[in-house]
Amino acid sequence: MRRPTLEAVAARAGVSRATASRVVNGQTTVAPHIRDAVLRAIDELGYVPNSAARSLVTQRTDSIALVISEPGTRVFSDDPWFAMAIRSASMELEEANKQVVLMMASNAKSHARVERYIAGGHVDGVMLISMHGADPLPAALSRLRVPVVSYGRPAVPVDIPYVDNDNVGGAEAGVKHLVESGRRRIATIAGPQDMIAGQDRLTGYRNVLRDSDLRSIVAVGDFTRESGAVAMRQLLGDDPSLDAVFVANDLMAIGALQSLRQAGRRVPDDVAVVGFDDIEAAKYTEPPLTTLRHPVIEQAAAMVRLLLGLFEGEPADPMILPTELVIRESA
Amino acid sequence: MRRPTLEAVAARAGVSRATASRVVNGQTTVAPHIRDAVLRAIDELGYVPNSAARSLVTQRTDSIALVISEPGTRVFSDDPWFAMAIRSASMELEEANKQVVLMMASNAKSHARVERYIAGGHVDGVMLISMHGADPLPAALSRLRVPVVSYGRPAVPVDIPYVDNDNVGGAEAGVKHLVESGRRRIATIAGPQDMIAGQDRLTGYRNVLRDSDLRSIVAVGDFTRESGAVAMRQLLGDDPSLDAVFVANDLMAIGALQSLRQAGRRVPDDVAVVGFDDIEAAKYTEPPLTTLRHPVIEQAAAMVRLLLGLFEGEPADPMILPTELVIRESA
DNA sequence: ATTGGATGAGAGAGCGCTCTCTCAAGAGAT
DNA sequence: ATCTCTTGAGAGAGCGCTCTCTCATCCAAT
Repeated sequence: MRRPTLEAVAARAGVSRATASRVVNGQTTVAPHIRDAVLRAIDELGYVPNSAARSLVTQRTDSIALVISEPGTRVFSDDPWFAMAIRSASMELEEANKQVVLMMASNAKSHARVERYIAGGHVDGVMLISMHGADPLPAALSRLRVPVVSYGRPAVPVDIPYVDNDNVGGAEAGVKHLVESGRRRIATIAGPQDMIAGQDRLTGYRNVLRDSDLRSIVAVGDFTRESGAVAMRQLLGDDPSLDAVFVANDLMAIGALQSLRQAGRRVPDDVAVVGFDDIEAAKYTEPPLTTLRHPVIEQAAAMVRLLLGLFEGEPADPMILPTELVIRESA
Repeated sequence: MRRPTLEAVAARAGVSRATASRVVNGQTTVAPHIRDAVLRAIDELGYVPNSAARSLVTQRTDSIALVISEPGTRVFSDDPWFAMAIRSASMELEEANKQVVLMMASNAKSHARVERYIAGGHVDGVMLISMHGADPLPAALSRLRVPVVSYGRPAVPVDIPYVDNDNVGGAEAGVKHLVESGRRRIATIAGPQDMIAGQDRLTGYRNVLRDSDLRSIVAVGDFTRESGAVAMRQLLGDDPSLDAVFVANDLMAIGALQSLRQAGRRVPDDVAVVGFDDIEAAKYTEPPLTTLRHPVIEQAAAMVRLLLGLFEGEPADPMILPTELVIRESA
C-alpha cells in the first residue's frame, strides 16, 4: 500500500527507469509511442514523484522560505499589511511552482530555528519581511550564501536586494498637501523609530517643515490604533492650537480620529488628518481618511520577481516603488 | 564548498556513520566520550542534516500544509481573521518542530496543485481552512489518506475532524441581547449563505426571533464592509422603523454603521447594532461595537493539537468553542 | 575457566530519484 | 558495402541518510 515509484511506472510501461524519468521531466529525446506508454502507466498507477528523492539528487527543493521577523504579537495584530504581502508573495510564488514555507521569527529562539533551517538547505531562497532596525536576521542570512531578498530596506546596510516603497517621498507629499491647504500648525504622530518606515516617514515630515519654516510637533506611536489615540491626546495637550496632523500609518490615524472626536475637534474643519498606507479601513472612518497609498500587492510581487531573477543570475537592484496621495475628506 | 555530510562528521570524530547518526538523533546507546567527540565534530564542521535524505528514508517530512481554500481576493482582503488564524497555527506548529507550508487554493487550477502536492507525500498532515460549502477540497483531501483537520465545520459531511466556534449559539446570544434590551424590530445582515458561518449565524438569529415571535427582516451580505453598507441601506428602505440590527460579522457592521450615519440614524438610540467576531476595529468604531468574541487564536491552536493528536493515533473529535458577548456602546 | 547476556559500535542495504555514460539501431555520406 | 553521425534507450552510480543486522567487548554468573 505504498506509493508507486518510478521503477513501477517503468516496469508497467516496459521501459527502463531512466526513460520513465525522461518522460516525467519532459525531455524530448523520447519516441512518441514510448512516451505515451509511460504517461499511461503514470496515469494508471497514480504516480507522483517523490520530492525528497528528487531534491536529494538535484540539490534543489523548489521551496522558498517566507520569513517574518517581527514580534509575533505585532505581526498580524490587525494591520492588513502583512497579510496582504504574504498573500501576494505566496500567489506569485505558486505561479512559479515554488512552495512557500512560512516562518515566524519572533524571538531569539525562533531566530536560531530559522537560521538553522535555512542553513540546512531546506529552501532555495529566502524572502525576508523585517521592518526592525535592530534585527540581526538580515545580516545573518546574507552570510548563509542563500539567495535572499527583503521586503523593506534593511536597516543595517547589508548586501541584500530589497523592494520598498518611497516612505520619505510619500510623507513629504502628505505634509505638503497639508501646507498647501493652508494649515499652519502641523503635528505628526510618528511610527516607532526602530523601524525604517517609522524613521523615513518622520524624515519626510521634517523635510517639508524645514523648507516651509513651520514648527514641528512630534509624538511617537508604535503603529497601533491605541498608540495613535494616546499620541493624539498628548499632542492636543502639548499644542491645543494645532490644525493638522500627519500620522505615519492609517491604524494610528484611526486612533487619532477617535481622540479628536473625544476632544470635541471636528475633522477636517478644526484639525486635518493625513494617514499613510491606505488600508481598506481608511475608507470607512468618520470622516474617510486622506492617506498615502502604496502598492503592497505589487511590492510583494516585485520582491518575488527579484528573487526568481536572482536564481537566474540576474543583477538584483533594490526597487523603490512610488506612493500616491489619496484625498478623501479628512484633509 | 558543499555542505558537510554525516560521513564527514563521522570521519572527523573517528567513528562510523552509524554512530554519528545515533548521536545526531539523540540515541542513548553511545558512550559519553564518543558522543562528545561527535558533537565536537558536528560543531566544528557546522554540520546540518540533509532533510531530503532523511525524509527519503524515514518517510516523514516534518512539515504540515496549511491550505487556505478561498478565492484569493477574499482571503486576506481586510478581515484580520485569516491572518490571526495563520499566525496562531503557524506558531503552534513551530513549537512542535513542524514546518508550515502555506498553500492558497483559490481556483480550480490551484486546487489541483494542492491535491497533487499533498498526494505527493510532501507533508505529514494538512490543516484546511475552508469556509465554503461548495468547496470540493475537504472531500478530496479526506480521500488521500493523509491526516487532515479543518478550521470550521466542513459543509459536506466528511470524515474530517474540525474545530469551530459556536456560531449558532453566539448569534442567539447577540439577538437575545437585543430582545432583552427592548428592541422590537430586529433586522439582520446575514453572511453569504454558501458559507457555514453565514448559515449558522442566520440560523441563530431565526431561532431567537421564532421563540419571541418577532418578525425577521433579512438582508444578505458577503462579509465585506461594502456589502454591509449596501445591506443596511436596503434594510432601512424595507423597514424604516427597524430599531436594531444583528450583523453577521464586524466588518459588515462597520459598513452598516456608516450607512446608518449617512441616513441620520443615531446608534444606539435609534438603532442598536450587534456585530460578530470582535475584531480589533470593533473597539474603534463610532460608537464602539457590541459584538460576539470568539477565540481565533485558541481555535487555531486547538486545531494544531488536534492534528498532532492524530499523528499519535488519538481519537479526533470535533471541537466547538464557545463565544462571548462583548457589550460596548452600539447595543 | 567457560558461558551468557548486556552493551556499544560498525557494515551495508536501501529509500526513490537524476544523470552521465554507454551502446544499439538506423540514416545518410562516401 | 563501409563508415560516420545522429537519435533513442538502458545500465548503474550515487545523492545523504536511517536502521537492521552483525559482531566485538566486557562483566557477572556458573
